Amino acid sequence: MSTSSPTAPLVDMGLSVEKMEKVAFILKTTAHPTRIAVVQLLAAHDSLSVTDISERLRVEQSLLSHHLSGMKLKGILSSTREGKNIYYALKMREVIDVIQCLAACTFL
Amino acid sequence: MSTSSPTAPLVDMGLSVEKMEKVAFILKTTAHPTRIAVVQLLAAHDSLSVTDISERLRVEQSLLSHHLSGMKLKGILSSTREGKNIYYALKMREVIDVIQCLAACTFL
DNA sequence: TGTTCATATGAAATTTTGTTCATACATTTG
DNA sequence: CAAATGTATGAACAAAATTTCATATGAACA
Repeated sequence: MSTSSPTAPLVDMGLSVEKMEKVAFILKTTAHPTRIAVVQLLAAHDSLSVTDISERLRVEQSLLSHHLSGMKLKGILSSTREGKNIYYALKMREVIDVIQCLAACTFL
Repeated sequence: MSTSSPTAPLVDMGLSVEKMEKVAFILKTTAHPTRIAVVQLLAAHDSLSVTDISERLRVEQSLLSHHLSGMKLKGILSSTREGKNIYYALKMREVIDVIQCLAACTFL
């Protein structure tokens, strides 16, 4: 009947609660078609400017910028300025594998 | 949702836009600490009742039920009734790998 | 049948995300 | 310096996703 308890031993599995939160955090940061496309693009290109990405993906500048800075903030991408341009690159390459894992699913 | 654009050649990468949407869909369905914990639990236990999960994870019945039925709806879990209980099991086992991918990251 | 246990469901209240739009900032170039 | 180009930012708004709460449903059992 009682569902909650004040303090508790919690789960015992491989992943700690903290780690699960972090994993969830990364997954959430990736879980969006545009952002997946960005990862795919940067998996193949090493580094691209915002305009490059914007054109290839046909996503409006400002919106893309929001996506990119979010991903950067969360450690998935990195960026460096080069003149007028800012180049983004994949920092956390593990997300490629994550996407590959699922992309390989036959039923998708 | 969706990346607005009238008609367009779009990206050329391995993943089609459609597939990216599906991958995003699964990622979003997984991207939550409680749901990750559920996957972990079911990765180790084959099949558990709602009460089992609820107690181990210390998540309130109704809330958990919402999570579980969502995951079932999206094809990640399956469920079967057995008397009063309903047992959930991991259907799309690929999500285990996805989580493992990230959990392995040292920097997390 | 009436009660209890296990689980689902749905509506409302929140919280979080995603999008748009206007505008600011930095760098190069004339 | 002014104009142009590339990118960021922030506020307002829209659309989801999450949580809570009250209640329903189904199975077992006295």
